[in-house]
Amino acid sequence: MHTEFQQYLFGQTDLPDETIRQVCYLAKPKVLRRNESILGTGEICRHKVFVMKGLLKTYHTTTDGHEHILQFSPEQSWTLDVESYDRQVPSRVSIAAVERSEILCWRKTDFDTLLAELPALKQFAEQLISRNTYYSRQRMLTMLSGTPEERYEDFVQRFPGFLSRLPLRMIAAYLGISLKTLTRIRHAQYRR
Amino acid sequence: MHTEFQQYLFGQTDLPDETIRQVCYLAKPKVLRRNESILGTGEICRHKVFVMKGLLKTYHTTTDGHEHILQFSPEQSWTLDVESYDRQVPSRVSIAAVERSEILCWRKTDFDTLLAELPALKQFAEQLISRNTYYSRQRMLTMLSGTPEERYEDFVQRFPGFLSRLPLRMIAAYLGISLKTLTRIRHAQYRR
DNA sequence: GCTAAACAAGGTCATTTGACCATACTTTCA
DNA sequence: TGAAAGTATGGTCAAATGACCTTGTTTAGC
Repeated sequence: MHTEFQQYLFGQTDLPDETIRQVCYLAKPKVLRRNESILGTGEICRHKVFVMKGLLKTYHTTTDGHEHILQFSPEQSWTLDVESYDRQVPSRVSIAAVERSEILCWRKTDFDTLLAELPALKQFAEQLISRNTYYSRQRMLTMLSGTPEERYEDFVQRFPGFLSRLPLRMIAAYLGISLKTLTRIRHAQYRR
Repeated sequence: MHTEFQQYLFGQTDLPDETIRQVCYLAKPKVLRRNESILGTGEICRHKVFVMKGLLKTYHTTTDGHEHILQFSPEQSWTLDVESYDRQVPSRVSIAAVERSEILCWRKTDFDTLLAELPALKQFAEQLISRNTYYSRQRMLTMLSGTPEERYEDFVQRFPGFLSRLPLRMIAAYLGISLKTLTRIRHAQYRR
């Protein structure tokens, strides 16, 4: 059961099989339809989520209806709203499936127990946090210094697989540009 | 000695006096002149830094000479290039003093030892990482969804003290807008 | 398989933004 | 104190960008 996750942990950590089974045991699988939400603005993020198949987005919708995307979470990655999860306060972002997805959920209390009991898991979690920090910084730098075209190029290079799975308007919402600007960039590149 | 730092730890953590002294013991104080650098692009970040007095900036300069600021670090805060420090690889950013500053430096090996020996310190460090993550997300969201004026307003509200200590061009470099745009915003607000 | 919704792309136009230049003022430090 | 560097502001202009609308195409889900 949860083969994708077991393989993931096996490949990424040194955890013994027995421990991996222990982690799996507390996970609840769930299937999400396209556009189905797992966390809405104002709700409290009560679960840690691992994506086995599919693609999720973490986003925020402004009062005038514009959507802005903070993160895409493809298969073999984790997602949650950190602030809401850690402090159990209402979330300012939403999380939903971009396409049909299969996920695993852990209740916070359960996962906290696992982290406390399994130093190797804790260490792995810290690694993930670090990587996340590095990428956030890099993305901020790109936002500050790159033109829309450079940001798009960076996105394509960094996430080659996403281009074909995401509607362009979501890529625009991730890059912080309008759909119009994105199509202009693509048109200009096509002509080269 | 290092009174500012002792008071900081005393106020922010439950560490006993003896432990605080232990942490202080390994710190090397340093005075930075205005514009003096403590980390240049390509160098390896070998120290963890606490700012007792003054103000530092973490920034990147693009090939065409534009400066982009990732972070300001005022008194009572920490600074380093995470990626370079953690993995001891060349840094892609620089850190320098905006104004005359007094800092404390710990060698990475020394601080790692402290973290390993003092669970309470480790826990505090994790708290700082969390806060940093929350703010990064928030800032990214503001970058994605806010107009330059909204970003400026947000900055002023969040860091009221910085306005008078920083040249406007650095604020522009932090907000990702040109100095021209920033002065336009301020001019418009002044007329209201 | 069909229908309704979602989507990409193009046109037009007003607005925003940045690049470049000049100027006046302020700060630094020798 | 005085020269030099740094700084804020303004003018002008071209380019980039977004808002709004239309059209043709694709996709999802019954």
